[in-house]
Amino acid sequence: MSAASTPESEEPRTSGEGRTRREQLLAIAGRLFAEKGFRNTTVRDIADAAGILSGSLYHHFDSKESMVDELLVPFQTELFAKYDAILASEDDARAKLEAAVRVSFEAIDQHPHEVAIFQNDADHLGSFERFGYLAERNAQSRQVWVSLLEEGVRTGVLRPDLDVTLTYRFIRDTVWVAVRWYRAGKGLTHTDVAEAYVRILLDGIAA
Amino acid sequence: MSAASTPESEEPRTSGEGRTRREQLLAIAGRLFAEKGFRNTTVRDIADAAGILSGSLYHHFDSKESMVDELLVPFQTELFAKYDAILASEDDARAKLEAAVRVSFEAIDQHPHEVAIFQNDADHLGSFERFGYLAERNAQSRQVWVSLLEEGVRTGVLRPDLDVTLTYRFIRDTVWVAVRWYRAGKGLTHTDVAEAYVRILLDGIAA
DNA sequence: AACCCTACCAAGCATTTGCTTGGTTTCGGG
DNA sequence: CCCGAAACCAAGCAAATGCTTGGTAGGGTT
Repeated sequence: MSAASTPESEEPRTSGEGRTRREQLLAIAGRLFAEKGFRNTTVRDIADAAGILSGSLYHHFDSKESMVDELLVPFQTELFAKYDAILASEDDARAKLEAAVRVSFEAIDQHPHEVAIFQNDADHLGSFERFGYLAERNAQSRQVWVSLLEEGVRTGVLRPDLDVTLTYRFIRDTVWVAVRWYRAGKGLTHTDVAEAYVRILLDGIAA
Repeated sequence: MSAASTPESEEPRTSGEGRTRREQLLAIAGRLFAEKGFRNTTVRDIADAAGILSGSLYHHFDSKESMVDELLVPFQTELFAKYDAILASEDDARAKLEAAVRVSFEAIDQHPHEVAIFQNDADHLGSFERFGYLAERNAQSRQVWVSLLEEGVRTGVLRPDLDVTLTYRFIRDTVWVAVRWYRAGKGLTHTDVAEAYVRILLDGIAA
């Protein structure tokens, strides 16, 4: 069944399906949440995929909600740290915008399940107190993009007549919704996609 | 079962919450499906919103699935008729592209619930035989955009080095995902949004 | 008055859901 | 050989879910 117990060391392997049984189960849950949505994934689905009974999951986790929580929080912490680094950099607005796009597609590449869960279930989860931070992160994300766009307009890098709010929505939507079709290791890499997107965004598709 | 036998008078009112009780209930169901997703909307939710008991819904409809079906089919029939008209027109590729974008945002304006349901639940519903037509419509939609883009490249209206498949995804995603934030009667009209989007898409946001 | 027809209620059934409880297996360290 | 911790099973409970069944209220037609 398991094949987990490594006699030596117990060193963290950081990659793949996770090193502890707990992390394996979390990875499985994340995949299912991303595929079928949080509410449409039952604890029995998760247990079946892991080859155990549903009750056994509660040896590892308090609740189904704890599982999403543990998936989303570290992911967002990591992502927003990168955004902050970009905002604090010395590059011009255009370079920062490109960097933010790149970082986002990188997140889709490396944490597709977390991104998908946030995209599909944030609204629903946000209605519970426990997940109030989701709305905050949303506002924070808006802040990142809007400030970058405003800086771009101010410094003359972007069109002066740009509707910043509308443009923000277009960027946000197009970037994150890519999680629906992008698959790591198939076809274009995330840097390819980011590059192509930045090109369209900045210069359009017209001849 | 069928109804429809209105001898005289009882003219269709076409607008608002629907003229027959049946249409009212369908509108309520559509709103809830769009807000919470198909699977996460219970027949009791719908009945509560309509002020009746859940069992009473089955006087009007065979099943919950029949309700989505009746919402999606007419909507898609109408939408694709418009796409076909655009494809058959004599305009150049750029004008056709703009028209297709406009028609799409118009659909979001006039049938937001149907669009949202299709966006959020098509994957899940598509796994049932009954909703096989959803995948067909998806392919058909792809055909529309890809052929327009290819025509644009061929006739020199669009950049010759354009990745048509990637661009199709960007357009599709950005257009339809707008259903998440666009609200009819609030702020920009759907024509405003379509215009702004076409501008970004064709010419970019750079100065 | 007799009749339908539409719209609904009241009650419930079988299944699914998240989660609980108490017990069992496995395995390395002492 | 015993121990303890981690991982799991077996069984079930209360609530929610889609749907069924048999009945009723009210209006219009004849």
